[in-house]
Amino acid sequence: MITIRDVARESRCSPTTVSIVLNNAPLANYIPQETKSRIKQVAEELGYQPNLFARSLRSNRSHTIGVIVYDISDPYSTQILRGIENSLYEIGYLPILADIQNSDSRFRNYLNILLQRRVEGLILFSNPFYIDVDKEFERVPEKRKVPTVLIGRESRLDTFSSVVVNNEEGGRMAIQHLYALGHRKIAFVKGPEIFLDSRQRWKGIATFAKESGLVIDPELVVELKQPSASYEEGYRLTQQLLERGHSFTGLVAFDDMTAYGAIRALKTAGLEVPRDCSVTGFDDTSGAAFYNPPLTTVRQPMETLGTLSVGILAEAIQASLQQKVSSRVQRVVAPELVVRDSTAPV
Amino acid sequence: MITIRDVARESRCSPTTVSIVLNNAPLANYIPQETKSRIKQVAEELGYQPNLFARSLRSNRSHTIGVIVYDISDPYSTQILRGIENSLYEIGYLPILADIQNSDSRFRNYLNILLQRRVEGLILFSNPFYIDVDKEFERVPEKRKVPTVLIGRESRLDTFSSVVVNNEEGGRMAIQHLYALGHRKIAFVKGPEIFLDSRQRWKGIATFAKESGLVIDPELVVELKQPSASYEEGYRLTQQLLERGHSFTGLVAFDDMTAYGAIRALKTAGLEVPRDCSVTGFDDTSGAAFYNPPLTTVRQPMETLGTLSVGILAEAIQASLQQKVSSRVQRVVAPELVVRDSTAPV
DNA sequence: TCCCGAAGTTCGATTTAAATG
DNA sequence: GCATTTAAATCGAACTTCGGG
Repeated sequence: MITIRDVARESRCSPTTVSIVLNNAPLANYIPQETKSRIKQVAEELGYQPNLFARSLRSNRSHTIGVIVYDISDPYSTQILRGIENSLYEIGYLPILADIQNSDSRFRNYLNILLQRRVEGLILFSNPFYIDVDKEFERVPEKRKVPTVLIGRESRLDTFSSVVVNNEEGGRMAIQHLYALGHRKIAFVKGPEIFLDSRQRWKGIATFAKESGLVIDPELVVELKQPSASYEEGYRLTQQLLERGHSFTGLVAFDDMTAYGAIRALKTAGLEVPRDCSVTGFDDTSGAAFYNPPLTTVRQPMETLGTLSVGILAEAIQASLQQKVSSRVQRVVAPELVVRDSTAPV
Repeated sequence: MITIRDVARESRCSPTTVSIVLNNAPLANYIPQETKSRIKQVAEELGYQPNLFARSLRSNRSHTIGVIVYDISDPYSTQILRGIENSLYEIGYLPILADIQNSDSRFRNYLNILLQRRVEGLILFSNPFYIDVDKEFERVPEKRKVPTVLIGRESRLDTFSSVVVNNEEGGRMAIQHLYALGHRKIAFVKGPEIFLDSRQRWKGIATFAKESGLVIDPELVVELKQPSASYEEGYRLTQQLLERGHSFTGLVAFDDMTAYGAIRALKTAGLEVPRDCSVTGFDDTSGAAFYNPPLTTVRQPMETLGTLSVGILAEAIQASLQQKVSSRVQRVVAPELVVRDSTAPV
């Protein structure tokens, strides 16, 4: 492998000079153009590539970001990843991916591993409620801490930044859409009360109902128990709704997966979507556009979530390089209603 | 940060000894148990963590694998990733993720970046035909080459290992399933002829037809053009099939996405799946089980594909550490028919 | 000679402090 | 003192070689 010494020898100067020139360090101003171009040419000819291990050892930087996702196979994760990956690429960073698979022991392990690898920042995806991220972080020694962004959930600790979608606004969009289509008897498959997102979305719904005078029939409201199996739960709960016998023409599901379960349950009961019942989802995960019928849903701008996270990290890293303290940033992005074929006028 | 010197000072011996003890190097046999435990205890107390940059510089190893996917938002990728990630975790490696987004310039860039970061191996996902992986690799200097596995496609170069599913067998499974259900008038949405997978799947279909005496009506065979937009193409081609007026009771789609498009087109034309027409997919991507109706499909064991790739890399890395030359490995794994609700007897 | 331990070198790039004409 | 250039120290771990008892 070609080292800086080889380049130095070949261009008849010292490694120091080569380093200064190739990195365009401040001292490069004092070096005549002629020497510079000679060195650059030699480096080019020899195919010199600096050894990043040596550079990292010296600079104590890895140009690497740790990305911890709770379930890589969840389409919600992948679109955010796309945004992260793209933005990192632009600033010369690379993501190290850790899929914790909903396991808190894996979370702990990965956290240690990534910190030991000296990632310069961390991005954590909103995770199952049973992993207490805040607590896990408290045991990390102050010295090792790096800028961290939480996507999709807010943190108690003021060391975390966060990027979330405006869930309340999103909930409102869903119900408002059905209301505008003339639906008045609307059923709800709520998210688990334990999730902040669920409570916020519900708040948006309740607020709109109050404002518009829409009456929400308690018999038409059911709640997901398990956060993980939302398709099956969506299916089961919708069956329950149907059995209760209170008719409805619209259904607001907690997320896309739940909506799929609901649509399937309606279909199985002989009801057509949207002819007999309109259904809305939440997220706009990649399958929503291809569903049968294509799903009307509230889109989370996932790529944007990823991009924003990287931006926050980049600034924090920059700040810490200049010995500055960066305070945490909390960003709330607007959702967007995507109307497809699963909703129709009454 | 605590260094090996700190541990040495605190335990009243030299850095050498500390290094030997903590790494359990061969020389550790000559060191009395008492010294060992003293050192270990001090290391523990001080919270010593070896600096991986220094270690990497010395050993020239990164314990890192580059994973190049052509489109992270494709569910096909994510399930394989899960398998990769899991296996790497077990052998103490970490994946660096590169999403090339179907762009060949990004591919080239990432290849360089990853090699410069000294990944110890590479996993490439089968990619759009317009990226000639073989060619890109030929320009990589011999010195920099690392063990490489191609998933989902075979390579001309004998430096690549590969892991693929048995496509011919899979094609056979799909048609055989419909045949067994009594279908005789079957339509086909083939994959692009340019893909090896497409040709292999078709071969499986053709062979079965010949063996069983099934007649394939050329008017009921259409072919995808664009590899990327298979939902839209599946939709459009199925409409074409319907317009031709040759009736059919079953449809074999190239992959799940195509099947979704086909189902949607049938539905739009007023046909129910599976009542009026059975449809099969290929891949068993994560949405297939939740589709409306849940899709009968030929599963690629994606996690296994990932796991096997890592296994191949691990062996190749091990071999090269012992100065051995490892030859390329080609593995073909069996697909599996997953019967759900999109197919039914005639 | 055997056991135990340490001094010194190496990995490759960067940076400080200093030397040349 | 100025414009150029460089020797030497540094980053932290690991390995080679050597010495004392």
